[in-house]
Amino acid sequence: MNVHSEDKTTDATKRRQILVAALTLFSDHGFHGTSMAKLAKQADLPVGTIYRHFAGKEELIHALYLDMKTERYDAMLKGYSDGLSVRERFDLIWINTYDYCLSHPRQFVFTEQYAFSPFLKDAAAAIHAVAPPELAKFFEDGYSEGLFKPLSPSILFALTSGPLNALVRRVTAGLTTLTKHDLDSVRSACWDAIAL
Amino acid sequence: MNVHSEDKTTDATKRRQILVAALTLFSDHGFHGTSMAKLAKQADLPVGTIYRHFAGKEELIHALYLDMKTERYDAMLKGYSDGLSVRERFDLIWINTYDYCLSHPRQFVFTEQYAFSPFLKDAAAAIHAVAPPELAKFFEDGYSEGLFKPLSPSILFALTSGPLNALVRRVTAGLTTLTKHDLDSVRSACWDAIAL
Amino acid sequence: MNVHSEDKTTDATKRRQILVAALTLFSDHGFHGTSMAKLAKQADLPVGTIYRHFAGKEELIHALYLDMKTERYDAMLKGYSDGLSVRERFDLIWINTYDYCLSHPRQFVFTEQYAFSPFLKDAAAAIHAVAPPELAKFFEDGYSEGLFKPLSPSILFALTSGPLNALVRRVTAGLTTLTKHDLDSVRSACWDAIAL
Amino acid sequence: MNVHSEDKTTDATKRRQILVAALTLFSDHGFHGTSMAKLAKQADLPVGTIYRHFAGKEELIHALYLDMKTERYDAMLKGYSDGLSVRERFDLIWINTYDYCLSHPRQFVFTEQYAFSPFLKDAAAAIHAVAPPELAKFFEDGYSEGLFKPLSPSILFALTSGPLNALVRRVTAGLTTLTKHDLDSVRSACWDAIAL
DNA sequence: AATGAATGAGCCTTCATTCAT
DNA sequence: CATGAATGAAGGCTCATTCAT
Repeated sequence: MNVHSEDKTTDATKRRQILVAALTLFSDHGFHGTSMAKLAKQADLPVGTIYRHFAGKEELIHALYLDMKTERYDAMLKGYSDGLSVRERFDLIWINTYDYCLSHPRQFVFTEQYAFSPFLKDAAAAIHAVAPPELAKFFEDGYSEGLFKPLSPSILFALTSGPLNALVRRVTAGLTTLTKHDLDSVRSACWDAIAL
Repeated sequence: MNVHSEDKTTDATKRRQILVAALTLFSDHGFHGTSMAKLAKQADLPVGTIYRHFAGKEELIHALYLDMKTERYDAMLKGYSDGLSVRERFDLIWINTYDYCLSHPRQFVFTEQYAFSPFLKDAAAAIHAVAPPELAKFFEDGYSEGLFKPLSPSILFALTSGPLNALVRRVTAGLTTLTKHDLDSVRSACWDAIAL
Repeated sequence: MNVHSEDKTTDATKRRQILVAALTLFSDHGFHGTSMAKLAKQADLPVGTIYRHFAGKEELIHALYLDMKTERYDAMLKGYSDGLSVRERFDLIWINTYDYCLSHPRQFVFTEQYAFSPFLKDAAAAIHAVAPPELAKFFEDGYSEGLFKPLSPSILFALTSGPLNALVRRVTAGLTTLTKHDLDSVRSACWDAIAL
Repeated sequence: MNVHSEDKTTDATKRRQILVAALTLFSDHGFHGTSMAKLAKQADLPVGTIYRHFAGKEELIHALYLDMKTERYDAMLKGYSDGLSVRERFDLIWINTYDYCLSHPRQFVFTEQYAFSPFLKDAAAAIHAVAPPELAKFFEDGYSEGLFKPLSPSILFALTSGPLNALVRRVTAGLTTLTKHDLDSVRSACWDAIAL
């Protein structure tokens, strides 16, 4: 529309190019196996430009993480509605998450790499993506309807995300294959773990 | 015992010194944040000596991983006996693993770092520590006694190791605290997940 | 000419600085006796810069060889003209080559070092400087005028370059001294070798 | 025969093993491409042993050179007799040398490598193998019979060894092939070069 | 603002030589 | 005398970041 909007679009586009390139290279070769030069090449952008969008490599990693977390939350809640029953919402979230992880292995790998990298120790990393309110609502409803075990949300969360994570790792690595039926059983088992 | 036994141990001792130093530095600073020079210093050994024990940095990492996996299996099965009931063995293994992870955070962190490092892609890394026979026996007994859901051992394993792993991460990071009672509940919830 | 011409030369200048330094150090201390660090120092350039101009030490060596070969061909043909008689051209080339080798001992030494280094085994080294057309013409004319023995050009070439090379080695090493008259005799003897 | 002779034999054998291994590795990989460890392995001898026979790598190289030079002189004069005519002796020496070089490419390559290595600059290298008296006699007879051009022996030598050397290089490298007839022509051409 | 050449500390690894056994 | 593990300086090369243009 005007001069400024053009620039803004370009800038956002470049930022995205960089993040996309970063995800590809980081998940394939690790943080240290990816030089800023290769990153720039993959993003088809001059090196200097990266530094106009991110203070440095480390900040880029943190930014990518934030991005991935947001994307994951979005995927997780696709089709979510407070109107659904707690069990229905559980299934929805579980399936969404599983599907997302399997169809976005790079995102999954990067997130796990990040989780145990020394980067996380940095105070800067404290900038977490805020957990979505829908999730809070889900737990609240579960407790108030007397469906959940008397354990904290974070523990209940661990009881379902844990197996999911473990399975995604195995399936992605080709160590295990899950039939549609297996998947239902596993999801149901996860429910068993958190349900009274 | 004799004059020679001292000499014999020297080599194994150095190897151990190196692995201990590696675990410390890798878990604190990551693989790439740890130079061979720093490693040597930490192990109080000249750089060249490391190369007499390991072909290179990469091989050292693989060797350490194998070591950690073995140590973990050992810890996991401390006090194990086929004479115990399936449920008793489940509790034993679960608690052993949890305790080991919490009391050996470096081992835990290193193992996770390794799992998602690009190193794992190497065919060489396929050399895995063999899963212990006790674990196989445990699953067999569980199936034959009709206690487990009709899912493969690797899936059942994921259903308990997953939450455990997730919780260790949170507790180690100081994000969650578990009371003794919580822990019992979680373990019980894991049983619920795999039990019919 | 203009402001930019200065800039344009910078790159070529640096490349030259590096090659000059390389020739000096290689001919004095050999390929392996010359570290990239020393090379950089001699060229008065930071190490990293060398790698912007050459992929690595090996490539630098090949590049230098190509350079030397070209320079040598140029020197060889200084004053060459198809109008000269075959014998005149023979003398011209012979003297040019001899003078060049004696006045450029580093080039001579480097070329010989290169010829027997394991580097030459690399397929990459097959990229040779093309032999100049003047040389081909010279042999053609010699044959068609019935002046040369019925041997292939490469053999005839060996019959004159061989003694020349051997003498340069000796003279450079100070083992032999050649008077102006000796030189004429030797050149004439070389002619005898190839002439019918 | 006795205790000492055994040792002597063993020692000489080991020395030979080392020199043979050195020739193989040096000619294939160069001086610097050959570590003392690889050398020891190739010689099937412990590293330490090499140092009992040679003061260090450099001395080993010089020693090998001396060895090669002696071997070459021996080959050169095989079948030599003062009774032969000057021309017959010329042919004998020429053919002997050519055959030796072609059938002993490693020796040839090593000698050339050595000739231009910075090692030669060392005062220690001044230890040359003495030129054989037969060669001196050959030149004397040639001069006194009025067969040779009035040039110093070293120059005459260069006039025949030069082409020979150049041809061996080409033939060994597979760049040129010489028929039996070519060879005769070349030898004859070399004679032309030195003869009045 | 945009570019990408320049920088030099730092990395992993090798190796000639020694010397305790 | 024989051995080969030990040593650590030195080597080739990479790369995050800067800054002149």
